[in-house]
Amino acid sequence: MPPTMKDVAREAGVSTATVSYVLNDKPDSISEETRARVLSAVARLGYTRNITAQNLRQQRTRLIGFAWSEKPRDHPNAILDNFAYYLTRAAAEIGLRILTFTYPENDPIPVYADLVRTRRVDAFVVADTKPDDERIRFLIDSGFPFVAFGRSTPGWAYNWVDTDSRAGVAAAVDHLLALGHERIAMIAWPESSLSGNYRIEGYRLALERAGIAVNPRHLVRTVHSEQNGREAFAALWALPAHERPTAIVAVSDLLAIGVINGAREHGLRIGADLSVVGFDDEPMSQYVHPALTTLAQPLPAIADEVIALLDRVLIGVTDVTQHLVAPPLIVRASTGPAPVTA
Amino acid sequence: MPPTMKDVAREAGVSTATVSYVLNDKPDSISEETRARVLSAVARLGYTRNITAQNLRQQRTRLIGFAWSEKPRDHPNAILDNFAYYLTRAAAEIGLRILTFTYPENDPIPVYADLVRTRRVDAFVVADTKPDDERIRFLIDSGFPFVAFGRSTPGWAYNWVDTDSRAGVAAAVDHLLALGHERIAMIAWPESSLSGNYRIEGYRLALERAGIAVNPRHLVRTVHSEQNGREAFAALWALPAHERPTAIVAVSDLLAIGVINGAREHGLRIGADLSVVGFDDEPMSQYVHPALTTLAQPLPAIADEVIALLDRVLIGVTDVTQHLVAPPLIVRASTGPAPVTA
DNA sequence: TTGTAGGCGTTATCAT
DNA sequence: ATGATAACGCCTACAA
Repeated sequence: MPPTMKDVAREAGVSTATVSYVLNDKPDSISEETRARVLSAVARLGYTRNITAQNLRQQRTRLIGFAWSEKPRDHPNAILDNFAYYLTRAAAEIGLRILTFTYPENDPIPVYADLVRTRRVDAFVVADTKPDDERIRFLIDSGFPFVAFGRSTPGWAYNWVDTDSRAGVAAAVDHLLALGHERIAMIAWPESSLSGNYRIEGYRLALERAGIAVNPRHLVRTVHSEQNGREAFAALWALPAHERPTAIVAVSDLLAIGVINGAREHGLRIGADLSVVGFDDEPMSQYVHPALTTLAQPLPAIADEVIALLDRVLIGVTDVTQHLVAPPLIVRASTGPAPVTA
Repeated sequence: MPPTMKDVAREAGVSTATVSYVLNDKPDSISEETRARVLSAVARLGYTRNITAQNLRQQRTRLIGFAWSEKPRDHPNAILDNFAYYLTRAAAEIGLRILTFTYPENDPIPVYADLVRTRRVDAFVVADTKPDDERIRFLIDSGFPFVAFGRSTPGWAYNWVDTDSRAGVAAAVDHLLALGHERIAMIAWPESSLSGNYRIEGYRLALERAGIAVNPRHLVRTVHSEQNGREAFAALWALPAHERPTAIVAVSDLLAIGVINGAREHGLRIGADLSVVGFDDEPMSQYVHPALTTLAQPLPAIADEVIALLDRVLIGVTDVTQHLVAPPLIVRASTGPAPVTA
């Protein structure tokens, strides 16, 4: 129904090959006059190439697969959702589109494999990575192009871009040290979480740099939830007075808000009696009370980097690039000078 | 490189037509024996059909376009992002994939038109609709298939599913009435916002049903932002004592949180001195203090409905369906009994 | 500089 | 019940 190249060729009185050459800007081969005739025919007919035909011919789709895990969405987790937006926007800049899909948390491979076998996409952007990530292993093994947002097992050779959690948390701790805090605690995830561990590294690093020994009781590991943030706070607050932290860094805004909510129940003034830092900069974190100091995920930058790498990969470049982007520290009201020791 | 139908045909000793018949389950035409031979050849070669070729042949893509506006993402607006997830999941159930893209707020048509002309997608799901929405008009005019999440100009004949804001707000007001509140204020968006107006309708409806006259000073219109929520609260609180509201319903969680933050500065206890209701159930709203009573966007249900309609549209059904889904009221700590009049 | 023609991998029509 | 074969719309040797 819509015009095809054949229609344009007839209209312009040339062959379809000529039309194709004009449309693809084949270097010095078409006379100015012919080119003009073709272009005017294209305009007259309102012709646009059928991308499916182009794709079949060129053996590609210009589509990049991006997936969400099907885990329950009861926690705020704006990061991945936001990333999808930035990724979509960045991809468009180089003529790529994002095809979204979802996968079961415990069995991700079939849907990835299907997309590969049917040649539905040219490549993937893998996010929400974990150590020993099956998807990454599968893609490496099958030699299918992809770039990841996030690290997996250290040593695996694949292209990734990730938030520099270590540097981020170190900056947060430096900020607290500068405010005079000395008893700084950290609430992290279980040991199986790679990014949680990188964040702990940043914590240790900054303290060591300042010549402060890490108090093992100041490091609490717990599962991601607001309730667990409250409980972690309670545990820290139950320490003997001389060990009680004056500041707490959490690996996520959600845990930080749990801490704040727990501290409120104890009558503490956040930003004065206790300083709290989160991680992620969830959209609402600027509006909670008090506004949360946190490390912002640099999503637009990461999306741009991922797409840049993808572009190279699709061209056929094979050397591996791994890159960290530092999250900016957003200082708000939840951190303040260390309280004067009683 | 990967096996084609021709390879399978050779392997099974049949024609490509036969392979195609088997794969497409053509009714009673293939002998059991041939079918088995073909299937075993398919398995042996690990063959999967090339979807691009299939698409070219069948003149379709099995792709649905879904877009975000490129407006700045400084507010929490989890709704659209979340919807993208649920839509993706629902689409997969009927073999459709979502292709995402972004469009400039003030000039959306070119990117939609391009996707149409290149036959990149079979249909669109249009979200974030507004009155007199250009995109909807364009799609109606061009006869291109789509379903919308959200209403536009009343009277336009197209398929949509939307949150029943009117019923939602009415339920919120009923909840407040049952708690003994009589001076209930509403903070809404400017008149240009259709959904804001539907929410006001629900507000009026519930009050009228209860025989309470609407005090015009209890209806404040303002632009979506936390700061404006604070200011709207301040304006309401500046009313003479006998007109001061004991409860405020906001058109969004963001405005509601602004109200809460404003009220805190005035020393009010939310849920006691003042009850507050939001709308959307942003992911963080359950964790702010006090936890926010709000109306939850029924996104999974809407996504399912949208996909169901889309399925009909793609089959060629032309009658228009328009459907509202009621948002459940989530009662939390920000609403409580009306304060005893001093 | 331009045209001819083959092929990308399917599906569908028409024979047999 | 199965097989030839012609599209689907485009790109690209190769020829002219």
